[in-house]
Amino acid sequence: MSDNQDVNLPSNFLRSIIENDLASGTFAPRGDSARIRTRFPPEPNGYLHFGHAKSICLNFSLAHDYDGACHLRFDDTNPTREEQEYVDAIIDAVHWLGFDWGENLFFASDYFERMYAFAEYLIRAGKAYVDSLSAEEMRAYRGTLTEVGRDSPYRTRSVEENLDLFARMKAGEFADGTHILRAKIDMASPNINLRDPAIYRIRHAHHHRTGDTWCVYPMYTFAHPIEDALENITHSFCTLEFEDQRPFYDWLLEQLRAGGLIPSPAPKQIEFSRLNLTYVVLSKRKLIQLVEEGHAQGWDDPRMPTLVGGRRRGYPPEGFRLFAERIGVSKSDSLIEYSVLEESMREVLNDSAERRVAVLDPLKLVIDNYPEGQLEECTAPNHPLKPELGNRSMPFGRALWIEREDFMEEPVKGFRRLFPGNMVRLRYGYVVKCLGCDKDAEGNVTAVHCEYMPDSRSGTPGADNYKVKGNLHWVSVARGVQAEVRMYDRLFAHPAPGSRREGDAPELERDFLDDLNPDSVSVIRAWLEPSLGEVAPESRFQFERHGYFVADRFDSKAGAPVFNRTVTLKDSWTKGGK
RNA sequence: UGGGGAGUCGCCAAGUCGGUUAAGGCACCGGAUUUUGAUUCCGGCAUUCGAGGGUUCGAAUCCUUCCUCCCCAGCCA
Repeated sequence: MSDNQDVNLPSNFLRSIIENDLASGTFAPRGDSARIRTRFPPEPNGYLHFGHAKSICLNFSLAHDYDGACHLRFDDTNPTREEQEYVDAIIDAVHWLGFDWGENLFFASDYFERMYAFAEYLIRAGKAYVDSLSAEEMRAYRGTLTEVGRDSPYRTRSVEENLDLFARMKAGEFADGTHILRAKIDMASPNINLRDPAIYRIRHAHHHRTGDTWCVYPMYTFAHPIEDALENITHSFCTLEFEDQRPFYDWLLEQLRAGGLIPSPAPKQIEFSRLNLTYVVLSKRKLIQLVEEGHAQGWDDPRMPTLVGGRRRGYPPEGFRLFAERIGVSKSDSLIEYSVLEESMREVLNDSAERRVAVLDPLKLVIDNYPEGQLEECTAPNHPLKPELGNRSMPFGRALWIEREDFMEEPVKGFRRLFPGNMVRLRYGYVVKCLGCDKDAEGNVTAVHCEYMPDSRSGTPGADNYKVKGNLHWVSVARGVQAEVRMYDRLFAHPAPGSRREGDAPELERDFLDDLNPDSVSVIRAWLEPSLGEVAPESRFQFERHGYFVADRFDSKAGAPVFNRTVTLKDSWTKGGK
């Protein structure tokens, strides 16, 4: 890391901690070639969401910036809720985000053997015992937030008896829930997590990786610190709700370190606040509910805040990385405005997406003085700021599709598009003057008429003879391609779905589903410029004057494109209240 | 009322061992450029750091009292 690089690194408390550790050589005694080691430790029981993206970016970029390594480790300690399908999806998602863990792919289940041995060590050291209280009894003995707990009558079992019982738990002699291994710490601790936490439970269940080998499984509490230690993790970053767990994390590792069972010094757990986003829900429970009750069409519905959803929506991985960088990291509860995410996506897309033209709400424009049947090719740059990306051509003719909202028979003030008598440029084509419109019996405009200025063609000397304020996009009626376009909007209509509103009656209970946006998607048929007919799935474009769109990953085919709206362009016209 | 955290501009977030004008981003408001009412550009946007006391020549940074919010009583993670 050069000094130069140093200057550009953002400042946050995680970096300070790392830099201090590096400066003082805290982890140097381990002799690891990686200066720091972090890890992203998902439980393979669901799909990754935007909140995970924050954690992934944090762990991988911190490791990268300090010449370290970041492990991808599956926390698969609960066989009743984890599946291989999720493992595959998570691997795919982290790769897609742009990160690579090299050889450092691990599973908690890789360590089951050692964890079991460590548990036996704890028993021998008098630091763990087998309890035979029922779950309900255990809860009663635990006390409350303000009352201390009481020792279990089984707390004083001998080491031999504990060892024997634990071995028989492992051997499958007991039914689920009949016995449990607990750390022996302090039932009177003001920190409930230290009141003899459960560390191994009986679960006669099939594990996605170890099959039926085990019928006792370690709890997260016990397993996680060990996984970190065994992998030589230096900084174990997790979210705030685990803060109360840290004393146990340190306690456990100190026991094992004293026994020479893990490297020294032990890893450190450091907590940061999880991501909250306006107009979005990120709890696993709510996400599941959205899918199961059909409010979204699956985990990869473009409106879902999952990584697969965002991908299908057209959000580029670089956009997520930029977003993670922009929101920073701290320990205060935060609620990030969705605009930060959208601006991150726009910034990446503005730079990378080629421009194309699409008319989403078509109205026919007839150029009365343009020869019937004639078509000419107009050249349009693929990217206004990147001439190296080349041009494409669009057929121009007598009949064109324009946007219905680009014509007003009686214009409001400030309107600079088409209205009788006004001149506008048909982008990359000619300047036209509006003559009037046709209407049906109900008074709806059915076509707009205009005349064009033959000497005004874009790219010719005459083009500059006309100064117009309006600049409209268009698609040839003769050659346009019709396609399905899905216009996505936010899934929720309220910034904090399900939250109480000012003035709510005290007894009123709100549900996040009540805040679902009824218009979060509308599927339309649009007219696209010809070149859009043959695009590859997942191609991202800016449809000029509209926004960014992506060819649907699954439904779009060359020859039969289907587009999803990723995000609109900023619009200071409609915003200003037209 | 037990324990653990957090409170700096509408939303994030620098500022950490006290020292001239409290970074930056998003949002917002101007204005310039523009064949996207986009982009880009330029300008504005906290006499103030949850509140009150105190220490000090000097405090967002130290002490103190108080207030508000979040998390914890799964054999989930």
